[in-house]
Amino acid sequence: MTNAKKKTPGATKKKRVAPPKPVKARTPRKSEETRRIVLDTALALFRKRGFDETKMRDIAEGAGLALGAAYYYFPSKEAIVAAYYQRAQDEHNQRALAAYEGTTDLRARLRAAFHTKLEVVAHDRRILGAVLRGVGSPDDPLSIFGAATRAIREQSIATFDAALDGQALPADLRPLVARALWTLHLGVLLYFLHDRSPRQERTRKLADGALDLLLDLLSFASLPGMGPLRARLLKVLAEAGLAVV
Amino acid sequence: MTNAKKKTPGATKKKRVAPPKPVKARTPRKSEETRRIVLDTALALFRKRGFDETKMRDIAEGAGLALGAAYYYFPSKEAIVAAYYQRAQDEHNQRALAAYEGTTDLRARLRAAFHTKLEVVAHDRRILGAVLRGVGSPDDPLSIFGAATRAIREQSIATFDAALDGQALPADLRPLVARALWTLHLGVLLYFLHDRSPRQERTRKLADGALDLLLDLLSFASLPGMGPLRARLLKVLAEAGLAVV
DNA sequence: TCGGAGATCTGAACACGTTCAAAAGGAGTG
DNA sequence: CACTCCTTTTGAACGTGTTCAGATCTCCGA
Repeated sequence: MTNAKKKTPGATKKKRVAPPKPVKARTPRKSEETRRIVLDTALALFRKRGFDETKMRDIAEGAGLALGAAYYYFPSKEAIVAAYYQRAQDEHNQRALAAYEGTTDLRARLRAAFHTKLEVVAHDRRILGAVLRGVGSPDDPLSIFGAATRAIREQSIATFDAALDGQALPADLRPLVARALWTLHLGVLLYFLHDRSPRQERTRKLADGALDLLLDLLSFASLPGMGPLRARLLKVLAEAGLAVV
Repeated sequence: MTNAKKKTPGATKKKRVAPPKPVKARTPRKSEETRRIVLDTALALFRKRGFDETKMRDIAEGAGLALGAAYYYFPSKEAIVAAYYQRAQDEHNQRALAAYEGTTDLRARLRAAFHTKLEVVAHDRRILGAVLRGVGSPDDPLSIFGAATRAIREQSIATFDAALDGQALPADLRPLVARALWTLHLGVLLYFLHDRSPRQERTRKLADGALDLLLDLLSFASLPGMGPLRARLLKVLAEAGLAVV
């Protein structure tokens, strides 16, 4: 009895969180819509008031639900942030790929990759702060480097990797460069969190400057004589499990 | 009346947190000792059970105090972590400087800087995770990049800077290198948090490998023709406020 | 139309970080 | 010793994230 109660909603939640595809023929439309409302309400409040300042009770009320019902859709406040994380990545991927269409120039593509990301998160400083809370706790479901977020992480890396399509690049370097771009973009986001300049101007400047330097480094590393150095770099990263895991 | 009550403990706390020197002639010996007991108790519990699993009530009980008394010494659970952060930095500085005595070789000194740090935090994975929680919240008193931790941060950078004493290095590069080392060490700590290998072997290997690469990069950047590139790098960082703030 | 099985929703209760008014302790002064 | 003024300690109470036993709703097959 008690088990059944526990199990059913749990399974439902799992189905909703992980794969967006309905495995069963069932199509709980209403639920999907309510979930979206809860999420949108929560994000709006986070943006307006801040993450800690927004109470689960506020979210429920804003969504027209009782407190408990909010937990039917998201097992925790953190889970709402996780949903944001996924949504932001989806949106970035979409925007970035669209922007890549415009040019084959690597510099332009990389800038597009970074700028579209900054657009996506432009008003979400406070949510991003919450996303980063788990960064040092490998087992936290929100740890940016943890197992639970692997899928999103790989998607995000793939978005940067796509910018390299059709570029002349030593083959051994490509996956490394994609990861380096992803890592760099994390640093840029971190900078953005602290950047108080209007329209994130300083962040954009930093991103552009860093990308230019990276490109120089890249063309330098691509030089014929640089094979051994590249090999060493790759070896260090591979041994650390940081390359093409 | 109520003001007096509030103000006095507050002032006491401030005196303890910020400057370790007793400004007044008063010497509250007992208090200092109790504070140390609370801190040690808390850290021991954090290490044994984890940060979230350790309740303030456990800490108070372990220290032989009522719950409220613990808050007399630390205004929050996070403040205990902040005290750990400061303590770890002090200990690292001490160990690193001692190790620098042993050699003038840059590679050896840098390794010593990293390895002593890893020794200091060897058993504190779970506490480090708590330290990193504020990383994305500039206003959090524990934000590693925030204003509130500037002093510790500068101390830590100075510890790495000291490794460069007496080394041949383009003058413009030195502060940059110190900061780069500090940043790299953050990355290494992050890796360490996820590293399950015995005795942090993988982390040490990564640190050594990364340092070797950094040294190559450094001697390359020190080449005569590289002035312009260095200038560009410094310009980007300066404009971002990331150089010698 | 009715009964039943999930799905969805409810609000009270709980755990734990934090606050606070007041009690207890302790040292200096008369 | 008694008084006073801090310092230190106490535990009840509060706010907020989370849990849970059950109420209600929805939809489908008979």
